[in-house]
Amino acid sequence: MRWSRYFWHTSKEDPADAEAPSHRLLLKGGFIKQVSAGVYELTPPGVRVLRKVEQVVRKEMDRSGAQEVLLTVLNPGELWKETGRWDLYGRELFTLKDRNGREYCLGPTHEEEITDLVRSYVSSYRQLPLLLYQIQVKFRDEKRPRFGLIRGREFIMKDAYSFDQDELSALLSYENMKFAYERIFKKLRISTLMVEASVGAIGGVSSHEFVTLTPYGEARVAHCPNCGYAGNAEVVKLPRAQEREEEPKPLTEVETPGTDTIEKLSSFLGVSADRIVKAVLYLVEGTEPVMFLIRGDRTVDESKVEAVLKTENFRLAEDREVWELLRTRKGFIGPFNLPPSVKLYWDNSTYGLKNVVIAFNRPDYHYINANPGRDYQQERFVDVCQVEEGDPCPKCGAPLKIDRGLELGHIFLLGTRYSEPMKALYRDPEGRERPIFMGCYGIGISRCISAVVEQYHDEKGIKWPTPVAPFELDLICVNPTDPQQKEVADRLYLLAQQTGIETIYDDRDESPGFKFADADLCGFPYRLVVGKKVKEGKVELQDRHRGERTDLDIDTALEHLKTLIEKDKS
RNA sequence: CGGGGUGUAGCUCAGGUGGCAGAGCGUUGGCUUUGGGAGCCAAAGGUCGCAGGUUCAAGUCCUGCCACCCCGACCA
Repeated sequence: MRWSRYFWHTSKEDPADAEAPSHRLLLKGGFIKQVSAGVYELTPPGVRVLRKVEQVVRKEMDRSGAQEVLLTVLNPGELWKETGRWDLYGRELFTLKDRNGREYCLGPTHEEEITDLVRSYVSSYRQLPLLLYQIQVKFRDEKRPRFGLIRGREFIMKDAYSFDQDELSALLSYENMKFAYERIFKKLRISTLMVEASVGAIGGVSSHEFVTLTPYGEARVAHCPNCGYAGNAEVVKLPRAQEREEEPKPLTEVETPGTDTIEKLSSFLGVSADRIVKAVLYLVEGTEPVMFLIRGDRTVDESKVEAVLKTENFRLAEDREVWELLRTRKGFIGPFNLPPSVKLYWDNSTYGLKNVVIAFNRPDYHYINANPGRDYQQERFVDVCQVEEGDPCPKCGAPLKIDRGLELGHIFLLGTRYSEPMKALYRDPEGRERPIFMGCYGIGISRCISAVVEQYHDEKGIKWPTPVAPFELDLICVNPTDPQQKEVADRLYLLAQQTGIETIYDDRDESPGFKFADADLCGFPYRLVVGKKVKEGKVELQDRHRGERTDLDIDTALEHLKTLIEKDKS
């Protein structure tokens, strides 16, 4: 490709609206162009990268026995009503009507459609197992799109679905996908962690996320440097604390005016936060009050609350509701003299505490030296505590590390969540009708492009790994008005194409510095500079990853380069 | 959905107290230059986010709306 004729436009200025390195560099490097919030166009070089990522994924999916389909973007509303998700999915669903008033949505994921497809052809155990996938654009009306391709409202995803007779067989499909995913991320050169993930309200059997560690991720990932365990922070179990050895002191009421936060209370009384018991009041379905007691230095993880309450329909009580229910204010809520309607849960962190500070629903007062058994009864211990750095690993007990992670892949054993309501049934060998056991497996393709850039860049630009680079080689002619340089560069360009090296030939009438800067920004793994040294029969090879420059003989340069590229791709 | 910020040339931005719409980069034409985003000369390029209001006069002040970015909440 001759750059002078190629639709590729980089920018000298940093884009104003981009924070994350991947967002900034993809915009500046002219790979993507924003259309609206979370909606991006890909330019020709952007598409080249996308296709390469897709090809890696496609190859590994095919290898693991999956068959490619192409489902539709436009999904009829009826299918979504069959599973109840038309309403459950909420405002994240882009919906529209056709001229006759029929309802559709733009597919945010395709369980309904794939289940509909499979149920119309599969009716016997002889047709199972089955593994189908597609690479398709998805639409989600995200509350907050951000960081370029990292979280878009329109994005490309690979989604696969497995169909099995029973859970055991489905587990094999699941393991098969797990291995495929490990191969895929290895080939994309993205380092990922496989973490245990939430099975969510649907009640799946097993779920894992493949995350890459970056500050621009949305997930908190807990991982153990000692044993290698990794989990999404919201699923990492925290056990009960050690019982403290202390003599109980007499219970005392103390006036604590205006101490409506743990910090204020802690400094007012001169008591550390881990000796305070904090009460948090939630309303389930907007009406049922539920109180969680947790140690003062910890915070409630609402994903864990969701798991305890088995619903996502809950929220913190408002000031007015706290007053109406308990005749107190926030900061002075406690587990004493509660109306019978209030359900009480104790977080594991409150186990074994002695001589604690705790509120008793009287504004501006706290108890000090309260003790379990004597002053309050603890029943119903649960784990709703947000995991923090240093908490014990659930596998080996060593201190955990916490980092932010970007979810690139998610594999999920669904069970019969879709097959049952949608009547995707098959007959087993005994002739009984049974629901198909399903799994689903996603990879955010667009997001992977960002993840690669996050992992491979410097202050000058992107450093594409060869397997996903838009071009493997950037051929630069320093001075095209020098006939000898031009002749050598033209010849090398033709030869590179014959050798099967994906080459962009920077034949633009620009200054050398301009071309070098673009080369750094656009991130080609290799650059061949045709300049002054042609007089000595040499061209210069520059390696973007290692930063090395080597002079090569004109005649053997491409052979040498071909070897390097093949090595990178293997 | 709550909080904060921004909106002026293709891009990055400047335009106290209201008074002729600006710069750098990019673009076009010309000359020079050729190993790290070149130099000189000339030119084109604007619904100052949109609508309304105050005023002799609004990019600037007021009201409403919209878009985009960031933080939080949310997140198969």
